[in-house]
Amino acid sequence: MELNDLQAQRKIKLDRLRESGLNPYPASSARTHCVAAALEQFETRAEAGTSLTLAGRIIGARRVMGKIAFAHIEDGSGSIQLWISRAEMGDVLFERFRDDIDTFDIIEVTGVLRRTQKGEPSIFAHTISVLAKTINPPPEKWAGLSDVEERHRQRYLDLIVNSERRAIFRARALAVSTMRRVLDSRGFLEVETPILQPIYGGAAARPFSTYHNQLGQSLYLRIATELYLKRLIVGGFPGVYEIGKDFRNEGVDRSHNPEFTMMECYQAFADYRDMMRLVEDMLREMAMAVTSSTLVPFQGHELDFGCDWPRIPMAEAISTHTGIDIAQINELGALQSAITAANLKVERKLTWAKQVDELFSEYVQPLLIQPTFITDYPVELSPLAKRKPDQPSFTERFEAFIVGMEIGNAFSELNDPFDQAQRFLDQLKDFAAGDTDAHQMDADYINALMYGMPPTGGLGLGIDRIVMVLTNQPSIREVILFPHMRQRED
RNA sequence: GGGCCGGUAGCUCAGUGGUAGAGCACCUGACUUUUAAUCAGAGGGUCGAGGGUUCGAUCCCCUCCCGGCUCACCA
Repeated sequence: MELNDLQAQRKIKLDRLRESGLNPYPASSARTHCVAAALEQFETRAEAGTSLTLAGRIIGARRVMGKIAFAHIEDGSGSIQLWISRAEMGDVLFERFRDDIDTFDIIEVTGVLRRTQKGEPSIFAHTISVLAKTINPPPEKWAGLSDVEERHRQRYLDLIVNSERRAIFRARALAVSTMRRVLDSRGFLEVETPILQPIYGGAAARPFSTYHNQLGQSLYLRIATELYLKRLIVGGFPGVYEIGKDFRNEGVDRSHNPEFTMMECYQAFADYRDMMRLVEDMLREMAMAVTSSTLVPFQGHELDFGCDWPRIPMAEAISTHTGIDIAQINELGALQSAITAANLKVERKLTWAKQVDELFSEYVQPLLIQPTFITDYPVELSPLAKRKPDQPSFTERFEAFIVGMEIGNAFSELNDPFDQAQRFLDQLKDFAAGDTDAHQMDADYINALMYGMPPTGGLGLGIDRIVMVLTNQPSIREVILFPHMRQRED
């Protein structure tokens, strides 16, 4: 292990501690209180003068004078000033603090609570010991660690130094627990389904591949939980959900990480309208839990989760923003002519449905700032959704958008096994034609549908993106503890 | 993948075709109420990597690596 100068300095101190017969990494701590508890009980304990033991990391500067010294320690619950006097501690302990204990070391302090002359609540120590000697030095005192790459690669350091970062991940946990509470209270059963799957499905995406050595079998990391969860609805559970990672072998950017956290839930005897109400209720509760308000600031916008979300059929949204009525123009050539006639600049696609989607992505989606449902997607784009009874080329489906990001996708689940089989066959044709995101045939899923699945509403929500919105973070990497980073050569 | 921007001390950043700079941190010394402690002094560099041009490259050119923004892709 090669050490730089600053690390070597600290190693010398570590060796000195050992030479004094001390263990710089003892097995346990004799802490009696967390800092928050000590501060809560400060006045009564200070008056009584009873001793207590606190432990934590030294943060900020140590202020060491000839016979007195100050520092702050932090333990995850709060921070408190440490106050040391040579007269009180004796030369040995005082000089150990001065010479062998550094900022960022994790230490244990026994003493009494007392205010300084300036009035700051402090622990006036009579003994001090090291719980964990640190080798790496802290970043700059004021600018801290700001390099984005280093913050993500060394998240542990980011969390130590930038306390607001810890608040974001607490908010994330709160958002997820709120989601879980809403689902549990409505009778959904939390389940776990395979991440390693012989056939991937449930979304349009490219998978990661892996291999099981003993079975000699190719496996995929799941891109969605959908098809397994619906098998459980067939199996008789009235409602199920799963919160877990999905994996998609696609580009990485501000709103995409190769692995991301998805919540999917399915409710028997419900449909996509029920799912819309569920989304509205869930996001309202999550916003309240995280921000204590239904009005959430995001990058200069104020998002309103307090009211029902607009429900706009996709055809209407496209018509409004481009003047093109896809309900009337239902053939690729005519659609592309209309696009040209309207002087719209979109990439040409190979099918009518994909051209519609392109038009939507380009001219509608970026405008969907406030929470909005876009409904009734073309059946070709929705191989797992039930057709609209009055409009069979469109489906009972919606996607949920906030600040131009898709945060959710839901539909009335297709339960006609013959229609489903035909949709899979159509997807296979797309795949053969070069659509790398097309679905695979899942014969076992068809077999499950042939045992009968009740009318079912299904929903998927992208948790990372929702957390971005609720915590006002512009990049998905800021809400993922360890976002994917390209490997460094070093 | 394309375009733009960046990578210099542990951290945050300046900088120049001619011996590499600052602040903080660290080290030594002084200091009995600090909280950006103060004062005095010292040390610390593969200037992302490789190649080229040049008498001489951290600087100019080329290639590559890593990141940020953006476009494309990913409905």
